[in-house]
Amino acid sequence: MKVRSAKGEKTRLRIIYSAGDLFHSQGVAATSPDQVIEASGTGKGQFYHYFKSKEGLVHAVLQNYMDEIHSGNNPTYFEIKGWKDLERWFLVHLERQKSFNMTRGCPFGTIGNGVTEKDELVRQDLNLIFEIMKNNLVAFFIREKAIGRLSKKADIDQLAAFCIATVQGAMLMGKIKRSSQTVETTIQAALAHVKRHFV
Amino acid sequence: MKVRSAKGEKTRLRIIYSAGDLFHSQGVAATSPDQVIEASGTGKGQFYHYFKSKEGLVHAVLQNYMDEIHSGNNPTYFEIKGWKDLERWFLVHLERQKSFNMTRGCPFGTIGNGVTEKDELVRQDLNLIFEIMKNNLVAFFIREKAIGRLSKKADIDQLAAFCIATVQGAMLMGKIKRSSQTVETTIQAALAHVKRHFV
Amino acid sequence: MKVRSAKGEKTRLRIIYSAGDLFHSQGVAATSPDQVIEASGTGKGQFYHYFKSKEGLVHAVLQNYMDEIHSGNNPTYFEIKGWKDLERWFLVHLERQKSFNMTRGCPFGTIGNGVTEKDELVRQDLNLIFEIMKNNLVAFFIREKAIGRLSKKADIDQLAAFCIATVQGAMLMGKIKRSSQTVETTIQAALAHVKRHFV
Amino acid sequence: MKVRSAKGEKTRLRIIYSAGDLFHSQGVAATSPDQVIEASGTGKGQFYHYFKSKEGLVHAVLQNYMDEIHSGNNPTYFEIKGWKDLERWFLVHLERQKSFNMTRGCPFGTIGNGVTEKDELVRQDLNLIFEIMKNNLVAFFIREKAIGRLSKKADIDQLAAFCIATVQGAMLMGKIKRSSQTVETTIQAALAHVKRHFV
DNA sequence: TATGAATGAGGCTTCATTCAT
DNA sequence: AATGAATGAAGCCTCATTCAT
Repeated sequence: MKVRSAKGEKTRLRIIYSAGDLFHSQGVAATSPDQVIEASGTGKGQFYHYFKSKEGLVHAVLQNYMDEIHSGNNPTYFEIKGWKDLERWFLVHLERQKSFNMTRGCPFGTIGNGVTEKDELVRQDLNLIFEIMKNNLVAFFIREKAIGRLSKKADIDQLAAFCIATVQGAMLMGKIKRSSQTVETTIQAALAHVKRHFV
Repeated sequence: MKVRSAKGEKTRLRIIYSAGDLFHSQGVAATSPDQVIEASGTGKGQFYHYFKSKEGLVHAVLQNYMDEIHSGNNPTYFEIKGWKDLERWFLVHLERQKSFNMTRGCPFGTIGNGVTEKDELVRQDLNLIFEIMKNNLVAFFIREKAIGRLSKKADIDQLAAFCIATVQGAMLMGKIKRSSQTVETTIQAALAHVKRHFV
Repeated sequence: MKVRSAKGEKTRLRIIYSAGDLFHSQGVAATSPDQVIEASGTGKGQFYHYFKSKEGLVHAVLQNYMDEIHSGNNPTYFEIKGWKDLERWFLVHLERQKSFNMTRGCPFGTIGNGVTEKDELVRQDLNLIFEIMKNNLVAFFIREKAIGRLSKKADIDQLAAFCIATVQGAMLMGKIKRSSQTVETTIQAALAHVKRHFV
Repeated sequence: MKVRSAKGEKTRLRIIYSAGDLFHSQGVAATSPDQVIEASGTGKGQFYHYFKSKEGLVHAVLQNYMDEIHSGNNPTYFEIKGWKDLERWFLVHLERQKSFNMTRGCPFGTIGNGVTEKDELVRQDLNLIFEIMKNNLVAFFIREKAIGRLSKKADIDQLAAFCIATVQGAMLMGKIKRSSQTVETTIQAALAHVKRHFV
C-alpha cells in the first residue's frame, strides 16, 4: 500500500472532502476539477498530483467512503443490534437529508444516478458500497433469525435490498419534493413491512 | 396559447425526444446542446429558436412528458382498475428498464437526481409529474376502499407515495447493480406491503 | 425614387427608430438585428425585407437622420439667425444628452466611433451629415461676416469645424464622466473662442 | 498584490497589447476574445487564465495604460514645461492618428464611446485616465499662473477639460473624415483659445 | 406585406488535462 | 509537495442571414 506523508495526506483528504461535498450537492457531471480545486484551496498541480483524472477522484471519493465505513466513521454504517437500531438506521438517512434542508439526496445515490456505461469503475465502487450496506442489514437479520425473532421463511437478502432501495427512493423523492414528509411515511411503511416478518 | 406551424412543431418535437433520450441515458448535466442538436439532426439556430436555453429544453421535455400523460401516451400512466393493473404498473417500470439492459433508471428520477437549488423550475415540473403519478395510484386506492376491498384505515396518500418511492429506489439500485433482480424482489416486497391493506 | 405604401413605410420607420435608439445607446457593433426586431415589434422577415443587411440598416438610419434634417425635424438642425441661436445650437446638444442622464453621447459620434475601414459606406454617410451640420454653421458665419459682425479675417470653415469637434468631444467626455459639467464649461469656452472673432 | 512569474507576465502583456490594438482599431464590442487570442498567439485557456472575462480584459488594458502613464511610457503623457510642450501635447495626438492613416481615433475615446450603462467599471477606469491627463495639463497651468504667465482669472480646470474635450472631438472627426485637416485646424483653434489667457 | 423556420459561423466561457518550475 | 502556466476541445449561446409559406 502506498504510504503518504502526513502533510500530503492532508491535502489529498481536503480535496476528497471538498469533492464529496460538491458531488453530493450537484452531482459528478456538474462538478469540475476547478470547482474542487477552489473549494479545497489547492492548486491545479496538486489535484493531478493526487488524482490521475476526474474519474480517479470519483473513485478516491468512493474509496474514502469505504474507508469511513470500515473505520466506523460513516453515520449510516453502524452495527444494528436490535429493532431500535434498524429504526435508527432509517432515521439517520432522514436526519442527514434534513440537515441539508432537503436539498440533497443520498450521496451514493446521487453519484450512482449519473453513472453511464462509460463509468464502469465507478459503478462497481458504488455496487460494493451498497453491498456492504446491505450486508450490514443482512447481518442483523441473520442474528434475529438465529434467535427466532425473525421468521424462518423471511428472505433476508431481499429484505435488506428492499430497505436500501426504499431509503434511496424516499430520499430522491424527498429531494424532489423538498419535503421530509414523504421520506418519513415511506420509511414507516418500509419498517412496517419488515416488521411483518418478525414474530 | 402560442400556435406553432406543423413544420416547426415537428422539429421542436424531434429535439425534445432526442433530448429526453439523452437525459435519460446520461443525465441532464452530462448532455450538451450540441449532442441534442446532433441527435435530432437540427442546427444550432433551431435549438435556440425553440428553447431559450438548455434549462428551457429540460422544462419542455418535462412538459412533453406531461402532455404524454394527459393524452394517455405514457406507458407508466394508465388507469389502474384492479390489483392486476397495480402489478402491471410496477412491472411496466421494470420492463422499460430491462429494455435498456438495466443501464438506465427512471427518466424522471434521473432528471430529479441532478436537480440542484438553481433548478427550481425543473424541480417543480418534476414535482407535478410525480404528483400526477401519485394521484393515479390514489384514485385506484380510493375506488378499492369504496368497494370495501381496501381497509378503511389505510392511509391512501402514504401508500401511493410509498409505491412511487420504492419504484424509484428500486430502479436506481437496478441501474447501479445492472441487474433486474433487486428491482424484481423490491417490487414484490412493495406489492406485498400494499396487499396487507387489502382484505 | 422607390414609392412605398403607407403601411409598409410605418413598419420600416418603426425599425429605423428602434435601431437608431439602440445604436445611440449601445453602438452599432453591440446591436443585433434580433434586438432591433424585438424593440420594433417586427419579425425577421420584415427586417430583411426592408433592409438588405445590418449595414444597410445603419445606412437607412443615417439616411433617415438626413431626411429629418432636410425636413427640419432634427432638433440639432435649425437656421442659426443670430448669436443667441448659436448658443442655442450648443445647448440643444447638451440638453439632449441630459435627457438621457448623461449616459449617451452624440448619436452620430457614437456611430462614427465604431466605424472601421470596412464600413466605408457608413463613414461617408456620417461625413455627409457632419458636412451638412457644418454648412449650417458656415451659413450663419457668412451672414454675420456679410453684415460686418464677424471679422473679415475669420476662417469660417475652420470655425464651424471647431464648433462641431468641440461639441463632439464635450459630449464624449460628458458620457464618460456621466456629468454635464465639463460639457457646459467646454461649450462656454468654445463660444468664447468664437466670440473673439465677432466685433 | 499578486505576484506573477516573469513567464506568465509576458503572456499576459502580449494579450493586453494585442487587445489594446484591436480595441483601438475596431472598438471593444467588435473585438472578440478569439481575435485577441489569435493576435497574441496564445491559447483560449490562457486568455481566461489571466482575465476572468472580456470585460476583465478591457479593465486590464486600461490599467496597463495607467501603468504606462505612471512609468512615463505613454506618448501622450509627459511633463508640460512650457508653451512649446503644450503645442507638442496636442500634436502628439495628431501624429499618432496620422500614423494610422487617420483610420483610428483616440484609444481612450474609442473605448469610452462604446461604454454603456452596464460597463460601469470600464467607465470609471476611463474617468480616472482622463482625470490624470487633465491633471497633467492642470499642473502646467498652475505653474504658468504662479510665474505670472497665465492670467489670474483663468479657470484652470475648465481650460484643461476644454483641451482634452477638443482633442477628443477633433480626433473623432478626423477619423470620420479620414483627414487630418480638421484635426489640425481644431487644435490650432484650441491653442489660440488657451493662448488668450496667457499674457 | 408579413411570419417565423432554418442555417451555420462565430462569440464568450469553462473543462479536463499536461507541463515546467 | 506545491504552484500556476499552457493547451485545445467542448459547452452554452447569439449573430447575421436566407428561405419557405
